[in-house]
Amino acid sequence: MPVRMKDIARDLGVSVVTVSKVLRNHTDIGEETRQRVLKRVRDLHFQPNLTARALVTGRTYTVGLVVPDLVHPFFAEVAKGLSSVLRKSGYSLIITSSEEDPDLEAQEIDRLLARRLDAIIVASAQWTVASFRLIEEQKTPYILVDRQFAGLPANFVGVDDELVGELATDHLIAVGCRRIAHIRGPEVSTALGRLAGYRRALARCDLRPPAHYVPEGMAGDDETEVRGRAAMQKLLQLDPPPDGVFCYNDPTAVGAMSAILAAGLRIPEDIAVIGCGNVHYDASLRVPLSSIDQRSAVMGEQAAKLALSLIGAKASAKPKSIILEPKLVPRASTARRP
Amino acid sequence: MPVRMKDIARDLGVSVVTVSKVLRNHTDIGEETRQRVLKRVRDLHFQPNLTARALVTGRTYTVGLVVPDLVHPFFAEVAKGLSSVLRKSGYSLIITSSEEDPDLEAQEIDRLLARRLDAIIVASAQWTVASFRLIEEQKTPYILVDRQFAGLPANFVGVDDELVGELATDHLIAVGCRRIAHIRGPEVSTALGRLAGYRRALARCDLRPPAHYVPEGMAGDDETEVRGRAAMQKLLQLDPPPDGVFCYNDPTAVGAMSAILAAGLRIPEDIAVIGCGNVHYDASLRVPLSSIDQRSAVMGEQAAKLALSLIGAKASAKPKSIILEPKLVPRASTARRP
DNA sequence: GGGGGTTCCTTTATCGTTAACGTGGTCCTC
DNA sequence: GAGGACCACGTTAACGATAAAGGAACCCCC
Repeated sequence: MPVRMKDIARDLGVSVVTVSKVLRNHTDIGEETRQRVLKRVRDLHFQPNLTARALVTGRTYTVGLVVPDLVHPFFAEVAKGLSSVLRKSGYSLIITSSEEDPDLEAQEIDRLLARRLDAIIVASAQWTVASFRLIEEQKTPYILVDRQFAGLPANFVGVDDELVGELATDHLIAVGCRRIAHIRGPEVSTALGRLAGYRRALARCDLRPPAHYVPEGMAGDDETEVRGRAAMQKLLQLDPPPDGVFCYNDPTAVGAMSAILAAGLRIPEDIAVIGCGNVHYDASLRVPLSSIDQRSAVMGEQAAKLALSLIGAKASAKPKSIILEPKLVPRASTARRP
Repeated sequence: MPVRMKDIARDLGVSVVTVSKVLRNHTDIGEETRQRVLKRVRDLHFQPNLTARALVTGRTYTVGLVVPDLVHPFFAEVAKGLSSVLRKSGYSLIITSSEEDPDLEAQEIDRLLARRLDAIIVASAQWTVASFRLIEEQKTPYILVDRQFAGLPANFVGVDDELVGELATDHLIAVGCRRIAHIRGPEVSTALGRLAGYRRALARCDLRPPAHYVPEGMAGDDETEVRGRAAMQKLLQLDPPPDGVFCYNDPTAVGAMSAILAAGLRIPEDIAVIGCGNVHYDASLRVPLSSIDQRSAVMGEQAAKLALSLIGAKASAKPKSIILEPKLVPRASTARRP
């Protein structure tokens, strides 16, 4: 049984409140009493029961994070950034994975709400905003990261995804590609934004690829690498095949590259490939992968800071959007053609 | 303000306890009352305040996980396995990273204890067992994963690390290597076990490599990839250089491979490389990396199951060890020499 | 018709902590 | 020496739920 304030109070012949005040650095406690309490606290290694404290203060000092996939390095890095900032303010982080399943995500959000967390941070895999209405009802501050929703005025931290698409596509153009395909992601804001950026970059240069250069129907529940491989195989059968591919994210690009190499083609000589995410193993791949850096760690840190400020604030002020600038990281997979 | 049982009770003209009992499926509530309560609960989307419940029941339905590095795919997969099992039993997971820093880890464990979690799972980066004595004092069940401590009888889930070392080394021998080096990890049980396995396998075959085939002093705070590269550079200067290297883990192996390739040597023709972890991108690397699978997801799942059983149990029974069997996954980096 | 069971709900106490307010001292001041 | 301003603490009542025990109403049965 852990020690309670009551025990310390009894031992020292003071009231529980005195102990409580010492622990919270109230100034209206005499120095001698303070020291006696602190000594006892140290000796017994006492720690106040945070669940009890949470009940009366309404603050749990806990933030929730919902990601589609814990193992995806991008989300892992976001989590790391979040965690490192929150830790310094005494917060803990509950992390749950939705496994890219909207229903599961809604369920997990419900559970987090029941825990009365101080804030919830979501990289959503949902189609609807129902869950977020629920969060709003409870008046729990929440922040979307990475993916946002049109028409949902919410706090958001992410990159400019259209710019991601443009940067990647412009880069492919710059290294000499002319038949540029795009392996797109699911129907979420990030994928749609990158697709839009891809189209805009092409339009600006008057490169109009045939529609099937963006293969559809690749959603499914497969892992992204598998999807990337399948989509690339489709692209390889086209005539003419593309000479450059911008992939929705790095796992997809890894899949695409394996399809290209398996077909006996060379990267980047036959087909250049660029992804997005700049995950840390990109440089060690069979062909080091060019990518667009999404600033994952910064994203986590910014989200944490925003969360802390929201927790402090009284009213729900106007939602804030923090848009980070993506950065091109060229590697061998798009090395300029000879 | 979220709805409370009190509100529902008032609306329906019953007592709070009645509502509470309905929600916990007690049988001594009439069907009609039950339905009225349930309807109201649904309509208001009521969820009991888990912090309040935790205070009185002493159960938080929360488990803590401390890992040295969230971004390391191995720990991410362990976390995923844990999370998926715990979710089904209504538990949430607080994940914290120690950043491989023993002091930080001790501090994080303290914080988790203050939260009165139902169980704590630790992949420890510590040198001493002081933190674990503290956990024991609070009578919180805890489980070590991956890394254990000699002389600390604790619940443990991990692989047989000596066997890891043997499997890897035997494999290198089997593909024809004779001068086998080992890039070791820090002074933790996993690294020591793998080193011991390496030595045992060599001894069995009467291959006695010179001492400097296991470079020392590579600890430091660098990232594992950097360490792997540095260690490999040292090995390459030896005369004769090794023709096979067993690396403590996959990130280390990635670093080692980059050093080998940078030196203009071929993998596996000049030097074969094997790692440990079998992280999911191994197959996509410059040279697909042979590895020893550590069963990371299974490790997480088993740890979760063990945790659940410990939470249910009254007394602290004898600590249980679950040792998983590692598995060789050969790839190109050790493809048999021509 | 009284003892004994059910059935269904209420009352009361409690969990460990904090917030709001109260209360004796002491010292100063006019 | 009455009034006020501190100081250093204590009392009491929450917070939102659960546990344990208590009772009212009804039925059954000899």
